[in-house]
Amino acid sequence: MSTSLEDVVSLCKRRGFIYQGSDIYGGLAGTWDYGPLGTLLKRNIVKEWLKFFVDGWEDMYQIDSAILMNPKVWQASGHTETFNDPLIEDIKTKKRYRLDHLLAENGVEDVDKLSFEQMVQTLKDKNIKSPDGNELGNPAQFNMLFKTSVGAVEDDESYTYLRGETAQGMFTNFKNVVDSFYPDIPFGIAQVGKSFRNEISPRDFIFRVRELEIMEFEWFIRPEDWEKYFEKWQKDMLSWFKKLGLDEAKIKVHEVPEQDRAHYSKRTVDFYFDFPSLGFDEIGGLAYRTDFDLKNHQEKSGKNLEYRPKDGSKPFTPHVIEPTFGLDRHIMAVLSNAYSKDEQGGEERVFLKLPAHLAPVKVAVFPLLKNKPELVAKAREVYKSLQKQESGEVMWDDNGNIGKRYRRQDEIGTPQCVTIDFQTLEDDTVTVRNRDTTEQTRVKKSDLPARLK
RNA sequence: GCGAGUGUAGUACACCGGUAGUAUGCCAGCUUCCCAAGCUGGAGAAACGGGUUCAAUUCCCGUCACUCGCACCA
Repeated sequence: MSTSLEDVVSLCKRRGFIYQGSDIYGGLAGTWDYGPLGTLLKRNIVKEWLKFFVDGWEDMYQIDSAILMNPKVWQASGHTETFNDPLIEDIKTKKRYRLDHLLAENGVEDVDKLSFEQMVQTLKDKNIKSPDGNELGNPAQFNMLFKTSVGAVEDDESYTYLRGETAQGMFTNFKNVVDSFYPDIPFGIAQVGKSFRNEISPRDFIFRVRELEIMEFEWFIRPEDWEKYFEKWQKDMLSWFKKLGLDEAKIKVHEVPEQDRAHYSKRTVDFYFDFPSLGFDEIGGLAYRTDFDLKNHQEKSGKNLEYRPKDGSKPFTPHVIEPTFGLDRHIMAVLSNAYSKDEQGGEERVFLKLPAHLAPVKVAVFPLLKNKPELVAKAREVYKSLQKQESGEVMWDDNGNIGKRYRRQDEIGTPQCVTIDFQTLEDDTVTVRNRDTTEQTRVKKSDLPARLK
Protein backbone atom coordinates (compact mmCIF):
# COMPACT_ATOMS: atom_id res chain seq x y z
CA MET A 1 0.00 0.00 0.00
CA SER A 2 1.44 3.33 -0.98
CA THR A 3 1.18 6.34 1.27
CA SER A 4 -1.92 8.48 0.85
CA LEU A 5 -2.20 12.12 1.75
CA GLU A 6 -4.75 11.15 4.40
CA ASP A 7 -2.13 9.01 6.18
CA VAL A 8 0.14 12.02 6.42
CA VAL A 9 -2.63 14.42 7.47
CA SER A 10 -3.81 12.13 10.20
CA LEU A 11 -0.31 11.61 11.57
CA CYS A 12 0.26 15.37 11.51
CA LYS A 13 -2.80 15.95 13.65
CA ARG A 14 -2.31 13.02 16.00
CA ARG A 15 1.31 13.82 16.73
CA GLY A 16 1.16 17.58 16.85
CA PHE A 17 2.67 18.70 13.56
CA ILE A 18 -0.22 20.48 11.86
CA TYR A 19 -3.79 21.24 12.90
CA GLN A 20 -6.77 22.69 11.07
CA GLY A 21 -6.82 26.48 11.56
CA SER A 22 -9.47 27.79 14.00
CA ASP A 23 -10.24 24.15 14.72
CA ILE A 24 -12.61 24.58 17.66
CA TYR A 25 -14.79 26.95 15.62
CA GLY A 26 -15.14 24.55 12.71
CA GLY A 27 -12.11 25.83 10.87
CA LEU A 28 -11.43 28.49 8.28
CA ALA A 29 -10.82 27.24 4.76
CA GLY A 30 -7.25 27.45 3.55
CA THR A 31 -5.64 28.03 6.93
CA TRP A 32 -3.59 25.57 8.97
CA ASP A 33 -1.80 25.91 12.29
CA TYR A 34 1.61 24.45 12.99
CA GLY A 35 1.80 22.59 16.29
CA PRO A 36 4.97 22.23 18.37
CA LEU A 37 6.60 19.57 16.19
CA GLY A 38 5.52 21.19 12.93
CA THR A 39 7.00 24.45 14.11
CA LEU A 40 10.29 22.77 14.93
CA LEU A 41 10.36 21.07 11.53
CA LYS A 42 9.60 24.36 9.83
CA ARG A 43 12.29 26.10 11.83
CA ASN A 44 14.83 23.47 10.82
CA ILE A 45 13.97 23.78 7.14
CA VAL A 46 14.30 27.56 7.28
CA LYS A 47 17.57 27.22 9.17
CA GLU A 48 18.96 24.88 6.51
CA TRP A 49 17.70 27.10 3.72
CA LEU A 50 19.41 30.15 5.18
CA LYS A 51 22.58 28.15 5.63
CA PHE A 52 22.39 26.96 2.02
CA PHE A 53 21.43 30.16 0.20
CA VAL A 54 22.06 33.14 2.45
CA ASP A 55 24.51 32.79 5.32
CA GLY A 56 28.13 32.77 4.40
CA TRP A 57 27.41 34.52 1.13
CA GLU A 58 29.05 37.88 1.17
CA ASP A 59 26.68 39.20 -1.45
CA MET A 60 23.37 38.03 0.00
CA TYR A 61 21.29 40.26 2.27
CA GLN A 62 18.34 38.96 4.24
CA ILE A 63 15.55 41.38 5.06
CA ASP A 64 12.18 41.17 6.76
CA SER A 65 9.75 43.60 5.21
CA ALA A 66 6.24 44.61 6.30
CA ILE A 67 3.20 42.64 5.25
CA LEU A 68 1.20 45.84 4.87
CA MET A 69 2.54 48.07 2.14
CA ASN A 70 1.50 51.24 0.38
CA PRO A 71 -1.17 50.22 -2.17
CA LYS A 72 0.89 51.92 -4.88
CA VAL A 73 3.36 49.04 -4.56
CA TRP A 74 0.72 46.66 -5.91
CA GLN A 75 -0.26 49.00 -8.70
CA ALA A 76 3.38 49.28 -9.77
CA SER A 77 3.92 45.51 -9.56
CA GLY A 78 0.88 44.90 -11.72
CA HIS A 79 -0.92 42.86 -9.10
CA THR A 80 -4.04 45.00 -8.81
CA GLU A 81 -4.39 44.63 -12.58
CA THR A 82 -3.34 41.09 -13.37
CA PHE A 83 -4.04 39.48 -10.04
CA ASN A 84 -7.57 40.36 -11.00
CA ASP A 85 -9.39 37.65 -12.85
CA PRO A 86 -12.53 38.85 -14.55
CA LEU A 87 -14.88 35.88 -14.31
CA ILE A 88 -18.22 35.29 -15.97
CA GLU A 89 -20.77 32.55 -15.54
CA ASP A 90 -22.88 30.59 -18.00
CA ILE A 91 -26.37 31.04 -16.56
CA LYS A 92 -27.51 27.57 -17.59
CA THR A 93 -24.50 25.30 -16.98
CA LYS A 94 -23.09 27.44 -14.12
CA LYS A 95 -19.66 26.96 -15.64
CA ARG A 96 -17.27 29.83 -15.14
CA TYR A 97 -15.01 31.38 -17.71
CA ARG A 98 -12.32 34.01 -17.77
CA LEU A 99 -13.85 37.01 -19.50
CA ASP A 100 -10.58 37.97 -21.16
CA HIS A 101 -10.10 34.44 -22.53
CA LEU A 102 -13.64 34.41 -23.85
CA LEU A 103 -13.14 37.72 -25.67
CA ALA A 104 -9.89 36.55 -27.20
CA GLU A 105 -11.57 33.37 -28.44
CA ASN A 106 -14.21 35.53 -30.08
CA GLY A 107 -11.68 37.45 -32.11
CA VAL A 108 -11.25 40.52 -29.92
CA GLU A 109 -7.72 41.83 -30.29
CA ASP A 110 -5.40 43.17 -27.61
CA VAL A 111 -7.68 42.01 -24.82
CA ASP A 112 -4.97 42.56 -22.23
CA LYS A 113 -5.00 46.27 -23.00
CA LEU A 114 -8.68 46.65 -22.16
CA SER A 115 -9.89 47.73 -18.74
CA PHE A 116 -12.50 45.65 -16.97
CA GLU A 117 -15.24 48.11 -17.95
CA GLN A 118 -14.12 48.04 -21.57
CA MET A 119 -14.20 44.26 -21.57
CA VAL A 120 -17.74 44.25 -20.24
CA GLN A 121 -18.78 46.76 -22.90
CA THR A 122 -17.16 44.71 -25.67
CA LEU A 123 -18.95 41.63 -24.46
CA LYS A 124 -22.28 43.44 -24.70
CA ASP A 125 -21.52 45.04 -28.06
CA LYS A 126 -20.57 41.76 -29.68
CA ASN A 127 -23.37 39.87 -27.89
CA ILE A 128 -21.03 37.02 -27.01
CA LYS A 129 -22.54 33.79 -25.72
CA SER A 130 -20.91 31.05 -23.66
CA PRO A 131 -19.06 28.23 -25.47
CA ASP A 132 -22.18 26.12 -24.94
CA GLY A 133 -24.29 28.79 -26.62
CA ASN A 134 -26.04 30.00 -23.46
CA GLU A 135 -26.59 33.47 -22.05
CA LEU A 136 -23.92 34.80 -19.71
CA GLY A 137 -24.43 36.34 -16.30
CA ASN A 138 -22.87 39.54 -15.01
CA PRO A 139 -19.08 39.51 -15.04
CA ALA A 140 -17.34 39.97 -11.71
CA GLN A 141 -13.83 40.92 -10.73
CA PHE A 142 -12.07 38.35 -8.68
CA ASN A 143 -9.04 39.78 -6.96
CA MET A 144 -6.54 37.42 -5.41
CA LEU A 145 -5.26 40.14 -3.07
CA PHE A 146 -6.83 40.44 0.39
CA LYS A 147 -8.05 43.95 0.90
CA THR A 148 -7.77 45.40 4.37
CA SER A 149 -8.44 48.71 6.01
CA VAL A 150 -5.75 50.86 7.60
CA GLY A 151 -6.62 53.36 10.31
CA ALA A 152 -9.73 54.01 12.34
CA VAL A 153 -12.06 55.20 9.59
CA GLU A 154 -12.93 52.98 6.70
CA ASP A 155 -13.22 54.86 3.43
CA ASP A 156 -11.92 54.68 -0.10
CA GLU A 157 -8.60 56.17 0.92
CA SER A 158 -7.93 53.89 3.85
CA TYR A 159 -7.47 50.47 2.33
CA THR A 160 -4.45 48.48 1.30
CA TYR A 161 -3.72 44.82 0.72
CA LEU A 162 -2.01 42.01 2.54
CA ARG A 163 1.02 41.27 0.42
CA GLY A 164 0.44 38.74 -2.35
CA GLU A 165 4.13 37.97 -2.58
CA THR A 166 7.22 38.76 -0.52
CA ALA A 167 9.20 39.77 -3.59
CA GLN A 168 7.91 43.35 -3.64
CA GLY A 169 9.49 43.96 -0.23
CA MET A 170 12.85 43.19 -1.77
CA PHE A 171 12.27 45.52 -4.70
CA THR A 172 11.01 48.41 -2.61
CA ASN A 173 14.10 48.05 -0.38
CA PHE A 174 16.52 47.71 -3.27
CA LYS A 175 17.67 51.31 -2.99
CA ASN A 176 17.92 51.15 0.81
CA VAL A 177 20.12 48.07 0.72
CA VAL A 178 22.32 49.48 -2.04
CA ASP A 179 22.74 52.78 -0.17
CA SER A 180 23.63 51.05 3.12
CA PHE A 181 25.97 48.36 1.83
CA TYR A 182 27.17 49.29 -1.67
CA PRO A 183 27.22 45.67 -2.78
CA ASP A 184 28.97 44.62 -5.97
CA ILE A 185 26.65 43.35 -8.63
CA PRO A 186 25.57 40.55 -8.75
CA PHE A 187 24.05 40.40 -5.29
CA GLY A 188 20.88 39.11 -3.69
CA ILE A 189 18.18 40.21 -1.28
CA ALA A 190 16.47 37.34 0.52
CA GLN A 191 13.37 37.02 2.61
CA VAL A 192 11.35 34.38 4.44
CA GLY A 193 7.79 35.33 5.24
CA LYS A 194 4.08 35.05 4.78
CA SER A 195 2.04 36.00 1.77
CA PHE A 196 -1.70 36.01 1.33
CA ARG A 197 -3.75 34.97 -1.66
CA ASN A 198 -7.49 34.77 -1.78
CA GLU A 199 -7.57 31.43 -3.57
CA ILE A 200 -10.92 30.51 -5.08
CA SER A 201 -10.67 27.01 -3.73
CA PRO A 202 -7.99 26.05 -1.23
CA ARG A 203 -7.25 22.35 -1.46
CA ASP A 204 -5.04 19.45 -0.59
CA PHE A 205 -3.99 20.10 3.00
CA ILE A 206 -1.22 22.72 3.17
CA PHE A 207 -0.64 22.58 -0.58
CA ARG A 208 -3.03 25.31 -1.71
CA VAL A 209 -3.72 27.71 1.13
CA ARG A 210 -4.78 31.33 1.60
CA GLU A 211 -1.95 32.16 3.97
CA LEU A 212 1.37 30.78 2.86
CA GLU A 213 5.03 31.09 3.70
CA ILE A 214 7.68 31.61 1.06
CA MET A 215 11.47 31.53 1.14
CA GLU A 216 12.94 33.39 -1.79
CA PHE A 217 15.55 35.79 -2.99
CA GLU A 218 16.00 38.30 -5.78
CA TRP A 219 19.35 38.01 -7.50
CA PHE A 220 20.26 41.31 -9.13
CA ILE A 221 22.42 41.03 -12.25
CA ARG A 222 23.57 42.75 -15.40
CA PRO A 223 21.01 42.02 -18.12
CA GLU A 224 23.51 40.18 -20.30
CA ASP A 225 24.28 37.69 -17.53
CA TRP A 226 20.78 36.32 -17.04
CA GLU A 227 21.27 32.97 -18.74
CA LYS A 228 24.44 32.27 -16.83
CA TYR A 229 22.82 32.85 -13.45
CA PHE A 230 19.60 31.16 -14.42
CA GLU A 231 21.65 28.00 -15.00
CA LYS A 232 23.61 28.45 -11.79
CA TRP A 233 20.57 28.79 -9.56
CA GLN A 234 18.72 25.99 -11.28
CA LYS A 235 21.61 23.71 -10.43
CA ASP A 236 21.77 24.94 -6.85
CA MET A 237 18.05 24.48 -6.40
CA LEU A 238 18.36 20.84 -7.38
CA SER A 239 21.15 20.38 -4.84
CA TRP A 240 18.91 21.96 -2.24
CA PHE A 241 16.13 19.42 -2.81
CA LYS A 242 18.71 16.70 -2.44
CA LYS A 243 19.88 18.26 0.80
CA LEU A 244 16.32 17.97 2.09
CA GLY A 245 16.54 14.23 1.55
CA LEU A 246 13.82 14.18 -1.10
CA ASP A 247 14.01 11.13 -3.37
CA GLU A 248 15.54 12.11 -6.67
CA ALA A 249 12.88 10.22 -8.57
CA LYS A 250 10.26 12.42 -6.93
CA ILE A 251 11.71 15.69 -8.23
CA LYS A 252 11.00 16.93 -11.74
CA VAL A 253 11.98 20.10 -13.56
CA HIS A 254 9.27 21.69 -15.65
CA GLU A 255 9.90 24.40 -18.22
CA VAL A 256 6.90 26.73 -18.06
CA PRO A 257 5.67 27.62 -21.55
CA GLU A 258 5.18 31.26 -22.42
CA GLN A 259 1.38 31.37 -22.18
CA ASP A 260 1.49 30.00 -18.62
CA ARG A 261 4.14 32.36 -17.29
CA ALA A 262 3.48 35.22 -14.90
CA HIS A 263 3.13 38.68 -16.36
CA TYR A 264 6.64 39.68 -15.29
CA SER A 265 8.60 36.62 -16.38
CA LYS A 266 10.61 35.94 -19.50
CA ARG A 267 11.62 32.43 -18.49
CA THR A 268 10.33 30.24 -15.68
CA VAL A 269 11.25 26.77 -14.51
CA ASP A 270 9.09 25.02 -11.94
CA PHE A 271 10.29 22.27 -9.63
CA TYR A 272 7.79 19.50 -9.07
CA PHE A 273 7.59 17.01 -6.26
CA ASP A 274 5.66 13.75 -6.43
CA PHE A 275 3.16 14.33 -3.60
CA PRO A 276 1.05 11.43 -2.31
CA SER A 277 -2.47 11.47 -3.83
CA LEU A 278 -1.76 14.63 -5.85
CA GLY A 279 1.12 13.40 -7.98
CA PHE A 280 3.73 15.76 -9.35
CA ASP A 281 3.10 19.39 -8.47
CA GLU A 282 4.99 22.58 -7.82
CA ILE A 283 7.24 22.93 -4.76
CA GLY A 284 9.38 25.82 -5.99
CA GLY A 285 10.21 27.89 -9.01
CA LEU A 286 12.88 29.86 -10.74
CA ALA A 287 11.89 32.96 -12.69
CA TYR A 288 13.73 35.49 -14.76
CA ARG A 289 11.77 38.65 -13.93
CA THR A 290 13.84 40.93 -16.17
CA ASP A 291 13.84 44.54 -14.94
CA PHE A 292 10.04 44.57 -14.85
CA ASP A 293 9.72 45.33 -11.15
CA LEU A 294 12.49 47.86 -10.63
CA LYS A 295 11.49 49.71 -13.80
CA ASN A 296 7.89 49.98 -12.72
CA HIS A 297 8.77 51.06 -9.21
CA GLN A 298 11.14 53.62 -10.62
CA GLU A 299 8.41 55.01 -12.81
CA LYS A 300 5.65 54.98 -10.19
CA SER A 301 7.75 56.21 -7.27
CA GLY A 302 9.80 58.72 -9.21
CA LYS A 303 12.93 57.46 -7.40
CA ASN A 304 16.08 56.52 -9.22
CA LEU A 305 16.54 52.76 -8.82
CA GLU A 306 19.46 52.36 -11.15
CA TYR A 307 22.65 50.69 -10.07
CA ARG A 308 25.86 52.73 -10.38
CA PRO A 309 28.83 50.50 -11.16
CA LYS A 310 31.88 51.28 -9.08
CA ASP A 311 34.08 51.55 -12.14
CA GLY A 312 32.17 54.63 -13.18
CA SER A 313 30.53 53.00 -16.16
CA LYS A 314 26.97 53.79 -17.19
CA PRO A 315 24.24 53.28 -14.56
CA PHE A 316 21.61 50.69 -15.45
CA THR A 317 18.53 49.01 -14.07
CA PRO A 318 19.52 45.55 -12.87
CA HIS A 319 17.66 42.47 -14.06
CA VAL A 320 16.50 39.83 -11.63
CA ILE A 321 16.62 36.06 -11.29
CA GLU A 322 14.26 34.84 -8.60
CA PRO A 323 14.49 31.40 -6.97
CA THR A 324 11.42 30.82 -4.83
CA PHE A 325 10.52 28.03 -2.41
CA GLY A 326 7.11 27.26 -0.93
CA LEU A 327 7.83 26.59 2.72
CA ASP A 328 4.53 24.87 3.48
CA ARG A 329 4.93 22.71 0.40
CA HIS A 330 8.46 21.89 1.52
CA ILE A 331 7.07 20.66 4.82
CA MET A 332 4.43 18.60 3.08
CA ALA A 333 7.06 17.12 0.75
CA VAL A 334 9.50 16.34 3.55
CA LEU A 335 6.81 14.67 5.67
CA SER A 336 5.39 12.68 2.75
CA ASN A 337 8.84 11.64 1.66
CA ALA A 338 9.71 10.47 5.17
CA TYR A 339 6.46 8.60 5.85
CA SER A 340 7.38 4.91 6.00
CA LYS A 341 5.97 1.59 7.09
CA ASP A 342 7.65 -1.67 7.93
CA GLU A 343 7.05 -4.71 10.10
CA GLN A 344 8.48 -5.18 13.58
CA GLY A 345 7.71 -8.34 15.51
CA GLY A 346 4.79 -9.14 13.23
CA GLU A 347 3.24 -5.72 13.71
CA GLU A 348 3.10 -2.84 11.30
CA ARG A 349 5.20 0.13 12.31
CA VAL A 350 4.75 3.67 11.02
CA PHE A 351 7.78 5.87 11.18
CA LEU A 352 9.14 9.07 9.71
CA LYS A 353 12.48 8.58 8.03
CA LEU A 354 13.44 12.23 8.43
CA PRO A 355 17.01 13.32 7.79
CA ALA A 356 18.59 13.95 11.19
CA HIS A 357 19.19 17.63 10.48
CA LEU A 358 15.46 18.19 9.91
CA ALA A 359 14.00 15.98 12.64
CA PRO A 360 12.06 18.05 15.18
CA VAL A 361 13.40 15.92 18.01
CA LYS A 362 17.03 14.88 17.68
CA VAL A 363 17.14 12.45 20.55
CA ALA A 364 14.76 11.12 23.20
CA VAL A 365 15.86 9.98 26.65
CA PHE A 366 14.12 7.30 28.73
CA PRO A 367 14.65 5.65 32.07
CA LEU A 368 13.99 1.95 31.53
CA LEU A 369 11.58 2.00 34.48
CA LYS A 370 9.91 5.03 35.84
CA ASN A 371 9.28 3.66 39.30
CA LYS A 372 12.96 3.28 40.12
CA PRO A 373 14.12 6.68 41.43
CA GLU A 374 17.81 5.90 40.81
CA LEU A 375 17.12 5.19 37.11
CA VAL A 376 14.97 8.28 36.75
CA ALA A 377 17.57 10.49 38.43
CA LYS A 378 20.34 9.19 36.18
CA ALA A 379 18.17 9.60 33.10
CA ARG A 380 17.25 13.18 34.07
CA GLU A 381 20.94 13.93 34.33
CA VAL A 382 21.60 12.61 30.81
CA TYR A 383 18.54 14.44 29.50
CA LYS A 384 19.67 17.76 30.95
CA SER A 385 23.17 17.52 29.61
CA LEU A 386 22.00 16.53 26.12
CA GLN A 387 19.44 19.29 26.11
CA LYS A 388 22.20 21.80 26.59
CA GLN A 389 24.02 20.50 23.56
CA GLU A 390 21.07 19.93 21.24
CA SER A 391 19.44 23.26 22.06
CA GLY A 392 16.12 21.97 23.19
CA GLU A 393 15.49 19.32 20.55
CA VAL A 394 15.65 16.59 23.14
CA MET A 395 12.55 14.87 24.46
CA TRP A 396 11.93 13.20 27.78
CA ASP A 397 9.57 10.23 27.99
CA ASP A 398 8.95 7.91 30.92
CA ASN A 399 5.44 6.88 30.06
CA GLY A 400 4.21 3.32 29.55
CA ASN A 401 6.74 0.72 28.63
CA ILE A 402 9.89 1.02 26.64
CA GLY A 403 8.43 -0.41 23.42
CA LYS A 404 5.68 2.19 23.36
CA ARG A 405 8.16 4.96 23.78
CA TYR A 406 10.24 3.73 20.86
CA ARG A 407 7.13 3.62 18.68
CA ARG A 408 6.08 7.10 19.69
CA GLN A 409 9.48 8.48 18.75
CA ASP A 410 9.45 6.52 15.47
CA GLU A 411 6.24 8.23 14.51
CA ILE A 412 7.69 11.70 14.93
CA GLY A 413 10.94 10.78 13.24
CA THR A 414 13.36 10.96 16.16
CA PRO A 415 16.56 9.39 14.76
CA GLN A 416 17.89 8.03 18.07
CA CYS A 417 16.73 7.15 21.56
CA VAL A 418 18.87 6.80 24.67
CA THR A 419 17.79 4.42 27.44
CA ILE A 420 19.19 4.39 30.94
CA ASP A 421 18.99 0.96 32.65
CA PHE A 422 20.45 -0.86 35.62
CA GLN A 423 23.73 -1.45 33.88
CA THR A 424 24.10 2.32 33.52
CA LEU A 425 24.26 2.56 37.29
CA GLU A 426 27.15 0.12 37.33
CA ASP A 427 29.33 1.08 34.38
CA ASP A 428 27.94 4.36 33.04
CA THR A 429 26.97 2.93 29.67
CA VAL A 430 23.62 3.57 27.99
CA THR A 431 21.67 2.02 25.12
CA VAL A 432 21.41 3.98 21.88
CA ARG A 433 18.66 2.76 19.61
CA ASN A 434 18.44 3.57 15.91
CA ARG A 435 15.10 4.58 14.39
CA ASP A 436 15.49 3.00 10.96
CA THR A 437 17.11 -0.30 11.90
CA THR A 438 15.81 -0.52 15.51
CA GLU A 439 19.27 -1.77 16.39
CA GLN A 440 20.73 -0.99 19.80
CA THR A 441 24.29 -0.38 20.80
CA ARG A 442 25.83 0.15 24.21
CA VAL A 443 27.70 3.38 24.45
CA LYS A 444 29.71 5.05 27.19
CA LYS A 445 27.69 7.89 28.62
CA SER A 446 30.62 10.25 28.21
CA ASP A 447 30.79 9.46 24.47
CA LEU A 448 27.13 10.28 23.94
CA PRO A 449 27.09 13.62 22.17
CA ALA A 450 29.60 12.47 19.61
CA ARG A 451 27.89 9.14 19.10
CA LEU A 452 24.62 10.85 18.28
CA LYS A 453 26.02 12.77 15.34
C1' G B 1 -17.16 29.62 -7.14
C1' C B 2 -20.25 25.30 -9.45
C1' G B 3 -21.70 19.92 -9.03
C1' A B 4 -21.48 15.40 -6.05
C1' G B 5 -20.16 13.13 -1.43
C1' U B 6 -18.69 13.09 3.77
C1' G B 7 -18.89 15.08 8.92
C1' U B 8 -19.57 10.28 15.76
C1' A B 9 -13.55 10.24 21.39
C1' G B 10 -6.61 12.25 19.67
C1' U B 11 -6.82 8.62 15.42
C1' A B 12 -9.55 4.76 12.59
C1' C B 13 -14.33 2.90 12.45
C1' A B 14 -19.58 0.96 14.23
C1' C B 15 -24.69 1.41 15.72
C1' C B 16 -29.38 3.82 16.69
C1' G B 17 -36.00 8.21 16.07
C1' G B 18 -35.85 6.82 23.02
C1' U B 19 -28.81 10.63 25.01
C1' A B 20 -23.74 6.27 21.86
C1' G B 21 -20.07 1.16 21.13
C1' U B 22 -15.33 -1.17 19.31
C1' A B 23 -10.15 -0.89 18.26
C1' U B 24 -6.10 1.88 19.00
C1' G B 25 -4.00 6.00 21.28
C1' C B 26 -4.04 8.88 25.97
C1' C B 27 -3.77 9.46 31.67
C1' A B 28 -2.86 7.11 36.77
C1' G B 29 -1.09 2.77 39.37
C1' C B 30 1.40 -2.23 39.79
C1' U B 31 5.26 -5.10 37.56
C1' U B 32 14.35 -5.56 37.15
C1' C B 33 9.60 -4.28 31.82
C1' C B 34 14.75 -3.16 25.74
C1' C B 35 10.59 -2.91 20.94
C1' A B 36 2.98 -0.64 20.98
C1' A B 37 3.64 -7.19 26.71
C1' G B 38 0.26 -8.01 31.07
C1' C B 39 -3.11 -6.56 35.00
C1' U B 40 -6.18 -2.62 37.64
C1' G B 41 -8.45 2.00 37.42
C1' G B 42 -9.67 6.59 34.62
C1' A B 43 -10.67 10.63 31.13
C1' G B 44 -12.47 11.34 26.25
C1' A B 45 -17.07 12.18 20.80
C1' A B 46 -22.43 13.22 17.61
C1' A B 47 -19.01 20.32 13.45
C1' C B 48 -22.50 24.69 14.23
C1' G B 49 -27.54 26.64 13.91
C1' G B 50 -32.66 25.95 12.79
C1' G B 51 -37.00 22.79 11.63
C1' U B 52 -40.23 18.27 12.04
C1' U B 53 -41.38 15.14 16.43
C1' C B 54 -43.74 13.58 22.90
C1' A B 55 -38.47 12.65 21.85
C1' A B 56 -33.23 14.11 16.80
C1' U B 57 -26.58 12.08 16.94
C1' U B 58 -30.21 9.58 13.61
C1' C B 59 -35.15 12.64 9.25
C1' C B 60 -35.35 17.76 6.66
C1' C B 61 -33.12 22.78 5.75
C1' G B 62 -29.12 26.30 6.26
C1' U B 63 -23.99 27.43 7.63
C1' C B 64 -19.05 25.74 8.22
C1' A B 65 -15.15 22.26 7.18
C1' C B 66 -13.07 18.30 4.47
C1' U B 67 -12.90 14.84 0.03
C1' C B 68 -13.66 14.07 -5.33
C1' G B 69 -14.71 16.25 -10.25
C1' C B 70 -15.00 21.20 -13.07
C1' A B 71 -13.12 25.99 -13.13
C1' C B 72 -9.11 28.85 -10.90
C1' C B 73 -3.80 28.73 -9.34
C1' A B 74 -1.13 35.97 -10.88
